[in-house]
Amino acid sequence: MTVDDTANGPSHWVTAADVARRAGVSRSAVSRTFTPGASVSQETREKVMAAAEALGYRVNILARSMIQRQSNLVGIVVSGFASPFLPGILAPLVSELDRRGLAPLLMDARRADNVEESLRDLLSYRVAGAILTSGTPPIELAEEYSRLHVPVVMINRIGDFEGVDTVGSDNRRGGALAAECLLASGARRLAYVNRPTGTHSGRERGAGFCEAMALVGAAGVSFELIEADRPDYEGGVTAARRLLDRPANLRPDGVFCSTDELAFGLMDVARGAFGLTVPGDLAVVGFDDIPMARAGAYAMTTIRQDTTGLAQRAVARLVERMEAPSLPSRADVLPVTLVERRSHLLASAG
Amino acid sequence: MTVDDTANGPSHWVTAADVARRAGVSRSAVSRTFTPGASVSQETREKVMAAAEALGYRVNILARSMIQRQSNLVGIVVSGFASPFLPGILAPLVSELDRRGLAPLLMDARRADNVEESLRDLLSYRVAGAILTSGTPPIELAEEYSRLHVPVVMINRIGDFEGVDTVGSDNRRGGALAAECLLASGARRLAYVNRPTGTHSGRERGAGFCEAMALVGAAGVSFELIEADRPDYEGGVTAARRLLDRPANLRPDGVFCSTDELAFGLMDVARGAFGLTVPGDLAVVGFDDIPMARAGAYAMTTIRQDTTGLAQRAVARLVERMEAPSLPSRADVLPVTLVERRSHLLASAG
DNA sequence: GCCGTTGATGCACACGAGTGCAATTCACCA
DNA sequence: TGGTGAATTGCACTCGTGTGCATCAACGGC
Repeated sequence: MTVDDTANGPSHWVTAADVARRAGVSRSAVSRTFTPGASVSQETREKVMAAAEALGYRVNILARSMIQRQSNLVGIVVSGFASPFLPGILAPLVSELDRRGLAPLLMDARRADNVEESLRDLLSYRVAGAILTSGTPPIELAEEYSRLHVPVVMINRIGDFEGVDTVGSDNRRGGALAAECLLASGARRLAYVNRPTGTHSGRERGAGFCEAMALVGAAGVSFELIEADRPDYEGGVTAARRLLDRPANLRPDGVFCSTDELAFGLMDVARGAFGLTVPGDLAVVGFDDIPMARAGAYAMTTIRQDTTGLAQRAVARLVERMEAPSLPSRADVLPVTLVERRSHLLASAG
Repeated sequence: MTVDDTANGPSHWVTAADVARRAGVSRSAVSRTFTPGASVSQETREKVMAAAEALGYRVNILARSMIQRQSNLVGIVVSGFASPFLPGILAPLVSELDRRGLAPLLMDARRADNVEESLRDLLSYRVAGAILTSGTPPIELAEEYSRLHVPVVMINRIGDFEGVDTVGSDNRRGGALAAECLLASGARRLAYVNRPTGTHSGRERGAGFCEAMALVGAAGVSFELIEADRPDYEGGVTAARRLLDRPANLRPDGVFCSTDELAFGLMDVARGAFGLTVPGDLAVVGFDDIPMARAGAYAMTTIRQDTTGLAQRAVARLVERMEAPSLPSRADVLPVTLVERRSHLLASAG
């Protein structure tokens, strides 16, 4: 019953040959038993399964990948885990990959320009594809991936690369929804707090915001754009100081933040340091709808991204391209929705 | 200059043989060039490197793993990405693994009892080890890992498995610190809000809390333990209702929550639904010190876990056991620290 | 009873790399 | 000049698996 035929050798991995020996069949039969669609008689299959069970045999996926020249490893490149938005996208991503028999190899590109190194490392693992949630690959690397038929999908990033698919939220529309919401609340002195390191999504959100503001064209509307010095809560804090430390009649009364996290910082400072009420004196709209956005302290009105949809679409595109590598690039844009809680309300509203 | 010798074949991966051909050396020479410590002349190395560079050669790590019978894949098993504490541990984990040339294979065990399946799957990848941030393996699987010399390290979990290392925070001490802090603030009617699905860490925190409370032994101190119905913000919300919906003189004035997230929910309800001030009427202490704990809205006094330390220690233990598989199990306990912000203060304090 | 067809099985090769061993080169010293 | 040693190099084997091809048995139709 014991598996330790070799006593205490350095490695006890059970191979297909071991199973074959025990089942009294050829190694090929074992291989075929574990290969869906191969030709094996019911009798052999049962013998093999019994032996495999008894020995605790598991197919060596690495060896299989070698012979099939196709691994089921998929690289996931993130840059830091600081963003609270990341887990929301990671969870469905992993589960979707798992559903398709793919395994996520996690890579952290600390700095945005380090994506290059991560992507290069991934090639050593002969990944079946790569999903980028951050950063954009340098063009020659994108070409190398394309030449090697290793599909790349970028989430919420834009880069016009041949053969690289993009899946993202409708950032423009999100910005527009935010503008409409704030204007409807009666806000007239609007501001947009963007993240630093000009991200594409950040710019798009701002553009959508401005555009909608102009379209609605309410009289006496002013607009101001500022860029936070950090992409996180602290960035919202300092942005708030810059935005609110001025005479009351010059202060914005409606602020759209590029991120819920920025909005948290801004709201806290508005309330704490400046004694404003939010909602009430100041209307705030965020972006992402991370879990904390529904916390009572913030009751954040925000633009929700369909993280599950993004992940599913990304994996779908990846798999499609694995099967047909020379597909033209596609850029999917998924709808966003306005989640109205309370932070967008103004006391003076009509 | 083009790599496409075979025009548009299905696969363009460059192999060591290609490099050897181009450099005019044997395949062994190529292999040795990329194997640290192997014997290659400077001249050959340069020829190989030049050819490799020109062709864009990358060692196939999967093939290398096969021949060396030792992969550098390490399984990381999490259960869901819901906990905001997770990113804090994931980030240093990935970076520490990377530093040692190991690559993280991410597995999501949605339900706690699904860890078994994840661990079993990992064996197919011949992982060099596994790190569990959640759930405990069934005993026979732990034995299988041990027999195969695949080290397993559990973070913040306890299970007395032969050959399985454990790295965790000093939860007892954390609970004690919380109790001391609340008592020092003048709280006398204490409560502990635990997570559901009795986790080891949750029980330990409660035990440490009680123990310290008894040791300090202030007169007229009462204690109450309740279990949230969910481990997240919403769990804190419902726990707060159960705890506070009673005559004022029976309400706790100092609450310790097993998690910052629970504490957020509790604070919001205390303020919103019951009109209490926190700090002021109610003192609250959390656990973890996740990024949002420092938000102005909460200014959460909390017990900080050394996530970086946990990750580094976990990887260190993993690597040690990779080199010496039959080491006795070790259980590391890392210190926690009290981070005093404002949520623990009471207006009535002396 | 013979032959063609179908299905199962095993042999042998391949995937891409590391490495022991023997052969070769080269320098250096006596 | 011959011998000794070290340093390099290439051959060939190996890791664990998938799979084309040939073989073989069984079976059914004539």
